[in-house]
Amino acid sequence: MTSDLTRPASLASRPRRPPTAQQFVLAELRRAITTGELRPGAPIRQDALAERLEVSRVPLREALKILEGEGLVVHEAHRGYFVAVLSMADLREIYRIRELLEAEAVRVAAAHLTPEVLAALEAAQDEVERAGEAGDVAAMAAANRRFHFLLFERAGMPRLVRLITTLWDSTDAYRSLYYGGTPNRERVVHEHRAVLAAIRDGDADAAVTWLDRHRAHAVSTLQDVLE
Amino acid sequence: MTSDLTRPASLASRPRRPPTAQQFVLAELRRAITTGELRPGAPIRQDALAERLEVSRVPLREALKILEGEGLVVHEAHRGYFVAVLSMADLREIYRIRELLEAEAVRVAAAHLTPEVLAALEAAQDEVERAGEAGDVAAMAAANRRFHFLLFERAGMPRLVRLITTLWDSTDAYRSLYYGGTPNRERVVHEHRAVLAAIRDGDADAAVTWLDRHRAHAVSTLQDVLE
DNA sequence: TCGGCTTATTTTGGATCCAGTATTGGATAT
DNA sequence: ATATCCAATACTGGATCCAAAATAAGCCGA
Repeated sequence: MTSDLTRPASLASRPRRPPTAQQFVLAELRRAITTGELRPGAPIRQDALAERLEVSRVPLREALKILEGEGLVVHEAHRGYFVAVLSMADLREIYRIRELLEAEAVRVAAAHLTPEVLAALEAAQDEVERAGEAGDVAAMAAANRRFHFLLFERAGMPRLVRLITTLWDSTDAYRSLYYGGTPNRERVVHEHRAVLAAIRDGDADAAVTWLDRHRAHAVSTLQDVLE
Repeated sequence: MTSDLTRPASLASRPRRPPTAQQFVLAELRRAITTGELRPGAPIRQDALAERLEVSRVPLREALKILEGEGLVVHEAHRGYFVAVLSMADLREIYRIRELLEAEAVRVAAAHLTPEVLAALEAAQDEVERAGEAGDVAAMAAANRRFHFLLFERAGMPRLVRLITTLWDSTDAYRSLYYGGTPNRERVVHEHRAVLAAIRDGDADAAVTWLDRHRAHAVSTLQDVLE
């Protein structure tokens, strides 16, 4: 290898503009949908969006196809794309599938656990708690995600992690409702600590049970909010 | 509505040309990949393929994005699409995820079973056996798929079924290796009968156990063939 | 005033065209 | 002969342009 002297030194300092327009659009759209900036059911006007993002409709449409595969948007021929709307039955199904897949991920991960990962998990949990106390909902959600996926990724099953990621994304717009109330935030902290303790003890079953409870609370809160 | 007199009468007789080019391309590509006509690892030259299918590259690229989401093809920026190559570890992971998801589907489906569905299952099984005896591998694979999905779909969990479908598709190119040998074909028939009997008895656990065994045999055969 | 039909507008789906990147083949130097 | 650099080529990613479908607006008649 002749090294990268030919490349501009400024490259490293560039603020991570993705190499293709469609990746940029994809990230932007995903953010807008999971944060609720684009509301469930809202039609997606390609022309307007493409203009706003300063790209043509081609990369936009390819990004939308990816999101359709992930269930974040739905498509009707000759009518266009819409942000996906989830019924309570849909949410329940998604959480049930998560239950199945995450149990596997955690069991496998627990078998390969190293002290470093445990430390990382504890650090993530600290962040969750700090953000919770500060009342920063967005930061708390982000730290929460890091906590769970640190664990999932230890399973060494990339497809499994991808499926779980997709399921999380597809309900993100709804989950933000959950983190609103303070009692729920406290419960999250408590449940995370229980999961962490179980993992530390090498008790995968207990960890799975706590995660199931964690999810069940989220579902029942969503039910209350949506009905 | 004033009826469709404006439309050509020949439409009904046309052999199901999908309403959009991209759906047509999608179906065609999926077929080519799952049958092994496009071999794992093969690069997908957009220009050539688009010309052969008599469409432009735009709908082709959108179809490829869908297939990428399903794991049938992989994409590298500025290098293009390639038919996905699965290692033994990949296959094992896919079959493990199938185990988790299909167990759920079968358990839920078993709870809602009706005599009509049972009859349909038996009919599908008859087809499997007939095709098996005739040595028609393609017909047997198709009937096999009908058999399993008749069951899965009874669960009334559309997302779950979609995930399972994707997982089946992603290994179809490899599975055809499995159906090659006669002893395997006989084993498939035997295992299906056991599943059917368990379902008939309302014994979901037994059905799940037999399906797991069914899959495990497929995996070990694949391992033998691939190594 | 209201319902149904026709026409205009909007919006998507698809085709063509252009620009930028990776690959390939060849020429040169060691 | 082999490795390296450079130019030509092939192919992808993206932009613009056109066609077809759906929606909205206007018109006519009852």
